[in-house]
Amino acid sequence: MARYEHIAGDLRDAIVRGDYPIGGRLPSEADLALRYSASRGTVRQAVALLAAEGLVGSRQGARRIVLGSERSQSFTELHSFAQWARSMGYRASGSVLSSRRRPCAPSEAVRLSVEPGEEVLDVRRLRRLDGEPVLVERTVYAGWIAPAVERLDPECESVTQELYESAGLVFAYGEHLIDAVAAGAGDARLLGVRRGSPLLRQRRTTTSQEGRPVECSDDRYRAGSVAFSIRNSTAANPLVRRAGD
Amino acid sequence: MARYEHIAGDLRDAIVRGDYPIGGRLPSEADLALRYSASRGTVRQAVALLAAEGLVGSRQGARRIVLGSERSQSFTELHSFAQWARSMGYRASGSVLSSRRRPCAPSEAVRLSVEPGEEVLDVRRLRRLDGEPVLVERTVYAGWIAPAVERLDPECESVTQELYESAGLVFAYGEHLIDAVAAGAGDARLLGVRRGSPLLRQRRTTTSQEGRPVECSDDRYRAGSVAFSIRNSTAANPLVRRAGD
DNA sequence: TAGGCGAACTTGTACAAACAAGCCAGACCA
DNA sequence: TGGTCTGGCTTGTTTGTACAAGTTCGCCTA
Repeated sequence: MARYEHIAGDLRDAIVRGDYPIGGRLPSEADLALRYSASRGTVRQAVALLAAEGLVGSRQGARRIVLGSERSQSFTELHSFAQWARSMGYRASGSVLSSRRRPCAPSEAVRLSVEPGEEVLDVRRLRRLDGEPVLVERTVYAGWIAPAVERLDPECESVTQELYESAGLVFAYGEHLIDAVAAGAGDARLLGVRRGSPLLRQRRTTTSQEGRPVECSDDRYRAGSVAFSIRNSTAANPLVRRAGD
Repeated sequence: MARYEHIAGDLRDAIVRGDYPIGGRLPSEADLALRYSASRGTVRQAVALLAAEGLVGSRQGARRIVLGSERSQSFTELHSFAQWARSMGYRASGSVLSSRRRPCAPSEAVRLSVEPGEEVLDVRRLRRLDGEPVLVERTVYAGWIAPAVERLDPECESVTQELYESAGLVFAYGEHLIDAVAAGAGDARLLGVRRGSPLLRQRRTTTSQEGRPVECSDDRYRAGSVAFSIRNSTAANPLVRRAGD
């Protein structure tokens, strides 16, 4: 582990433990540099990490402030339902409803950056949390990864992890669009809610390490089962509002 | 403007213009350093900015990849409905439905870090986009900012901007929780939708530059009017999934 | 032709130094 | 007492250097 990651981890633990209370001040960079026998640059990398997590804020001239103490989870947990569920202490399960190859639609071609009409794999899954159905997932995979996806167990718990182990595929970048929609007849039956009741929708496109689009997905969560959380600041502002379609 | 911000802006423009196509490679750090007559450290700060915006991705040993070309808006646009609307070319309006002081509930006391029972200001607003009602906003302000809020015009377009101009208040940090809920009778009437129809809910707590909580709010958007967008990566992962209440 | 190997390239990490810019508190003055 | 002002503290920006670690691609060999 890198030196600055170690320092960041140490500070994060101290914040979570309450050594540096919310609203309080962090030690100065010079102070931390001395304490860890590191250069100021390395310390700055460490606190930049905490700032990106939204744990601390800073202004030129003033000492850094502790903003929160909740640790945000890893990238994987946003993309992998199963791995997120496990880290939260839930038991995740799921099953494939349908899986078929078909030529891709123009809108999908753009998102997966393939030629329109090129063959893609369309998979529908129902996901459960502690046995309760909470998520209907419709994923379109690019043709080149389709064989690996078709080889997966239909009851496979974590698609992300299986694809890593079987094909060496690592999800590295994602784009997400979050809004609310009414449940259609099909979604409603699967999730056990009334037709027209609210669902939280996450549309995402995922990209491999090489910047190659792998999948785009339309996930619909039963209301109340899942929420998305974010911390932002004038410095780091990843989440933006968008007009509806 | 800082040198690295200038370089980042230049590269961002080039990406948006298509000089560096999506999926393509950025020039190497050494190359950029030479081109801009800056040190490699400065160039690294510039590309780190673009990476934080989700525009480029990087792996050790390989050249940086262009992931997207959409420019993400400023922090303010996530907190200020009016300023976001204006930047998107919409005309925002709004009106105060009610405004009253009351002792705060225990849950609010925690979020605003004040004593339970301390007086807060509870404001309900209806917001419109091009005349169409799209958002019901219920905001609880901390006692110390209440007088400035009460002095605002009820038809005030941008609360954020007015509070900056009248009280010098700058929103600097925010925490957001996004999920879907069904419209209650009141929300439904105000937004012109049927009771029980889906709404996108954004609960947020905003903090001043000093790390002092200013307001917490429960905003409900009519489905289809607004979506939230985010780009993330293994390196920068601000958005996390959370279990429902 | 297919595979392995290695050299050149590229990004990641770490240190040191210097100055700029903004904040804060204590000292000072009216 | 109240306001101002200054000096020290703290973060922001920039440059330079060095080595580590991973990728890429051409070359060579079997």
